[in-house]
Amino acid sequence: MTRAAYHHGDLPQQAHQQALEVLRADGDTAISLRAIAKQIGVSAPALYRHFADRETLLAELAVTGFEWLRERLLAVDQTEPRRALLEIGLAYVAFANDEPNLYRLMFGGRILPRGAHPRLDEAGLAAFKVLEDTVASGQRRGYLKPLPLPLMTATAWSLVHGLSELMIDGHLPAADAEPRLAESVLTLLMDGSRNGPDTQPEDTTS
Amino acid sequence: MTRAAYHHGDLPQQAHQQALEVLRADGDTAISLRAIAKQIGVSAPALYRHFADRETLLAELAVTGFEWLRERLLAVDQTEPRRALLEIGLAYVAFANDEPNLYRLMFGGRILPRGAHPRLDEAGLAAFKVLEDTVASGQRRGYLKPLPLPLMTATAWSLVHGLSELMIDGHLPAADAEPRLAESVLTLLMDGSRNGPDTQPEDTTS
DNA sequence: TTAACAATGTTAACGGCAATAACTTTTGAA
DNA sequence: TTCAAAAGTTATTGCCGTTAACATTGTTAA
Repeated sequence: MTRAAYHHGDLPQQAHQQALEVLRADGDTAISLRAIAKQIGVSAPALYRHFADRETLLAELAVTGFEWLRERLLAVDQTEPRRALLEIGLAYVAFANDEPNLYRLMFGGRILPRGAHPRLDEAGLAAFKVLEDTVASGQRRGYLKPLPLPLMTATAWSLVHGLSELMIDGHLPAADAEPRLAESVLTLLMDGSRNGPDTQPEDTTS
Repeated sequence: MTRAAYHHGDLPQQAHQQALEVLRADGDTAISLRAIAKQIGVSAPALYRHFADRETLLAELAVTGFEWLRERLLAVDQTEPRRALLEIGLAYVAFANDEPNLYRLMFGGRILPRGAHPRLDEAGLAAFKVLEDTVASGQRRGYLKPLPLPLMTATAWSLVHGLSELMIDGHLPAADAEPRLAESVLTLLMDGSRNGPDTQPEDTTS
């Protein structure tokens, strides 16, 4: 018998796992504490010994999601700047496509308000930092323009996040016609962020 | 007495308005048909004479949101391509910042699944078309690269959507330090999308 | 060894919710 | 003026999150 198992098995982990499966299958709105309790053979209030409330359980799922995302981003080869930037963008979008319901939970600002769950904020920042490091590295190695880092990362993140959301919500039919849409989209931004010889033509503002 | 008012006043419009106010204040999860009915002095089931279910009411709110967004985008001056592209992006982000909860509802894929509410899909497409037209115009006038239109619009939309979501969810602290963050972000993409003299340097891929 | 205590579970209950059924009132048109 | 459809009502069902009060199990220290 393993430790950390008082009466039942380790209920928290089982509940976490069960909730994750429901989330993946039917989205966060389908997660019911009562149903989860019944499925793992325990009374509903028992869950409250381990989770303050439903939202806290959801927050833990989101933390798991950010950890997975971080691992995916960390696995990207960083030897060549251009390739690293493209690959990390593709990895980000691929994660969202592989785990759409989890991704929506992680970034559904209304269901998990920022600031309410410190561990969640930390996990999100840790994942974001991988992206930031890659951009910073691209600048250090002279591939990207020497613009303020917060600006560069905000732009990169906005693009991959927006692309991810629009794709998983079916707003981009172009994704079906063009299987390498993500690659093309990322390339388009990278062309404007590159530290080229002189990419600023005339100012046509009136 | 106006027409279209059988017993009450025109209940559908009042319910719509009340739901919109709750949405703006506390987000879609705070919208309760029972509460709305009580607030406008009617029994809860009465609402079901006008809305198939709660989700349909939410869908109507989202339709309103897309119509507002479309109007904002249509108001952008289109005389000069570069300025039009920048301004339409700023208008998009400004809308999201002005109506964060409405914006989240419009793009919360899990609560309003695409395909379930035809009027919503139409309204979304109509708003998207304004953005697409602006990009197409930018290409026609030679300002933007002659890449496939679906690719260009997907990129533009991804950027403004991602930026909007990250901003309203408080994920971009850079937004506080840099009040013109949106402008800078949009400029960065536009630099890569511009039909410059020769913006393609050497290919550094191994 | 055992007494005390904390951790973990139980059943019962409250209030709120979306939704449906069955019924009543109002309206407008034949 | 009758009558059917539209728009409202109360009553009810079956979920849900959450709390209160109580029971049980494991750990720890006297």
